[in-house]
Amino acid sequence: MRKINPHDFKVARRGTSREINRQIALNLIRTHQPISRADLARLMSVRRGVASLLVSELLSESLIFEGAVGESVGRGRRPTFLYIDSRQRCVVGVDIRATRTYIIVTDLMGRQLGVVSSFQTNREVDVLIQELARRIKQILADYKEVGACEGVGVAVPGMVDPAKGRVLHAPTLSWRDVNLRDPLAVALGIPVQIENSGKACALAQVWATRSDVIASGSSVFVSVSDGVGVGIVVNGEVLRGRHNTAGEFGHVPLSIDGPKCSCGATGCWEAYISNLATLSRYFGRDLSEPRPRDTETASFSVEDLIARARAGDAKALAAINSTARYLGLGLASIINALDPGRVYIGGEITTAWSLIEPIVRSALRERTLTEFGGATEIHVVPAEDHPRLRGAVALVAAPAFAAPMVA
Amino acid sequence: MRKINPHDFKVARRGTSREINRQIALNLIRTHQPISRADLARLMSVRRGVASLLVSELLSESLIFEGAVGESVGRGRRPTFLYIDSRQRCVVGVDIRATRTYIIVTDLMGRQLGVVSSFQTNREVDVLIQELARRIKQILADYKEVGACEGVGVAVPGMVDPAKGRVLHAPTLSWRDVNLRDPLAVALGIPVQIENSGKACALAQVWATRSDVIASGSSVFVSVSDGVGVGIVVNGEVLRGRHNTAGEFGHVPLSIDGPKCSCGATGCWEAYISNLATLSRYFGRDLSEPRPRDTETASFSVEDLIARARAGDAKALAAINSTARYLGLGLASIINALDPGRVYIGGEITTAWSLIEPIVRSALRERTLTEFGGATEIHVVPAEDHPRLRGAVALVAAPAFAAPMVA
DNA sequence: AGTATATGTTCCGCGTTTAGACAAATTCCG
DNA sequence: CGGAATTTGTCTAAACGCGGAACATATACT
Repeated sequence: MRKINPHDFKVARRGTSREINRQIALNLIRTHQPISRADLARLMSVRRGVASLLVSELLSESLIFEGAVGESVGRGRRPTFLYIDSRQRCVVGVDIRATRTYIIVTDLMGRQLGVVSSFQTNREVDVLIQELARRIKQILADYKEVGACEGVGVAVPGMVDPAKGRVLHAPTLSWRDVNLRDPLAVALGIPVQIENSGKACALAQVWATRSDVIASGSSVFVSVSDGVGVGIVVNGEVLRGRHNTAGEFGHVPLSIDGPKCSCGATGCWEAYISNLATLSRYFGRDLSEPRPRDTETASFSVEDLIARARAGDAKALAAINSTARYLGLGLASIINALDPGRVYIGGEITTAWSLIEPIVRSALRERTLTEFGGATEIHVVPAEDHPRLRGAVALVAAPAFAAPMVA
Repeated sequence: MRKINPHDFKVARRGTSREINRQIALNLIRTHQPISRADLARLMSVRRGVASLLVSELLSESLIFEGAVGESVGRGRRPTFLYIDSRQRCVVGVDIRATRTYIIVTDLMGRQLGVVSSFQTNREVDVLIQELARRIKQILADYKEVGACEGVGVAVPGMVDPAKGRVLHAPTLSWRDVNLRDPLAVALGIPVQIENSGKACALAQVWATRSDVIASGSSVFVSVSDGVGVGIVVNGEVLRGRHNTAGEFGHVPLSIDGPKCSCGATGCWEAYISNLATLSRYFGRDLSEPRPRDTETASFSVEDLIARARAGDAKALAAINSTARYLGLGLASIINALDPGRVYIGGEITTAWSLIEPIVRSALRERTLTEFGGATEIHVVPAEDHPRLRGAVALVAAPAFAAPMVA
């Protein structure tokens, strides 16, 4: 039961029905391709005539194309299959992280073209923008066969105002109120969209075409790395919040008297489960203190820690198990607060999922209010899926498929 | 940017535009009444002809009625004013709480008719249903002038499945998987809707016609009494969650090593700020322990504590200030997690708002991630507004005004 | 070759918005 | 007092899009 906002509504015009059905048709082609006009009509419960008209409109806009006629199952005329038209178009996704920046090229369906490339992140914004522009141009020139680039999506680890194209605050990059979108768009001559990386990850799951991704209700994406990013999806839409900061479950406390967090508060979930927290636990000291780290700790990653744990290092295993327990306790907060249909987890720690899952589960059950909550589906998203990059791509590729604003 | 769910969408039919515009018109009449057809057309940016047709449909359904012609401002024909038709119809709202149960009668706009009555809650479900039915019948018979009752809405302090009409778990009433709706509907011969009381409070704010209620973005209602109930509103819709348990911020921890909570876990927000927690702090012992309380503590309420604090009792003030601080720390979690446009707070503790606001604010700022977050609007909803009862009423009165499901 | 069946197109009916004309009602002003 | 200006509300025709059915096309089975 949704209330119509009496100060911001959209009246249905003469073309509104068409607009709605057009988008539905486009989405069904996206998720069911290859598909015939007749099947589309059946899926939509409309007459073939209506489906045909919608299809011809989409064809004339080059959003879809007619492929070869398919094999008929029984007797009767063979169907002509329809596909999303991703020929000669591509999208670039960029993931800016504290240490390295990654670039991917995909088609409009989000299918990867070529390889993921990366380079060291320069924290000087202007320098980074120029280097990004140079590399993206280079990639597009090298792979001419991928066609024209429709746009560039950028995931940023920090607070972002996508409407204004500004990074409001990115602690790990020491950026504050930086216009990232417009200079990059000017340098490239291509439209650019930016978004917070936690929300981008959530976006990637929403818009994924894989069948194992839930399509209804709410879901949550938890990304554990240097920090903890959370993206919340409600009714097929990423929750943005009044100031674009919704989803900061990383700074909801486990214990307000707990360890110091980079945000200035104490006992945040992030201070228990971030990679730095896990490593600190292993080395038995507070690595968040701003002092020169010795070479061992500086180059030692969570993946290394997990390798040691798998090799039998009891101290490493203890550190990881501790993180697992806190991970579960924090997930319980999310589940109690939002009761999502599913939780996705990404980040380096998930490479140890087979080791830690029982501990995460039991910690989760310890604090969830109901049995249902404790049994909430948890899906691990491996790093190879590049959720941040795919989310960045969705920033550009998804709007064409979005539901029209109505009522 | 909302994704269309390819497994559960609604195609636009021939009458869909009309349905949308009809609901918009109805809502505008609700919020702007008295209003003329011409003004309605202007608000909707449609021709007067369309507005007239929509109005005549609403008139024929008796959802609105034509009042007296209004005074014309300048020259020209005088407008005929339109009103929501709430003549000879009423709605009953019921608020079941651990100790007492309250009943209100309102019109379709949620305007109170008569007085709020109450009686002691009998935890035996069958007995309570019979007594409720008897009292509601009595009230409707006594106030014949209020007209026919369109339905009964019930707010329950616990986990509710509104679709099935069942109370899944209500700890304070010791109910588990109880069918509350159907027996009450049968006993009354009137449709009944039930809902969790935290969500009902949120519903009351969404559907309030008062102009100071925000209509866009998300908001959160926090109700502090025996327990802590939270209702989350996103895009004009109450967040329900996969198992109808979304909004349990009361069981998100402040400190996992904190005091024992009634839910079985430790350190929940509720264990710090519920009325029982505040009183326990004052009396210096754990009142949650299931032992016979002495007469003083049994009859002593948070209101009494606030009275003592205002009278200069330093211990009482300290207890309240402590609760205020924890209230602010917990609100920070909600704001970090959801970044709502506004937070509403209800419950007995709010009668001391003038005392505690600075403390709540500073605790809030202490843990919010951004300045914006720390400055989030907080609105106190006084007990006289009966948010739970008004939410219960909205369960019945609001569906007629809800946005149609589209796309 | 004829029949059955499925796909895709075309045409008309009907509901809804869009645009504009018109009557009714009321005030302003000479 | 009467006409002009203005506003409200209704009505009609046109444009647009869904709903339904007929029709042409294409294929397999008998």
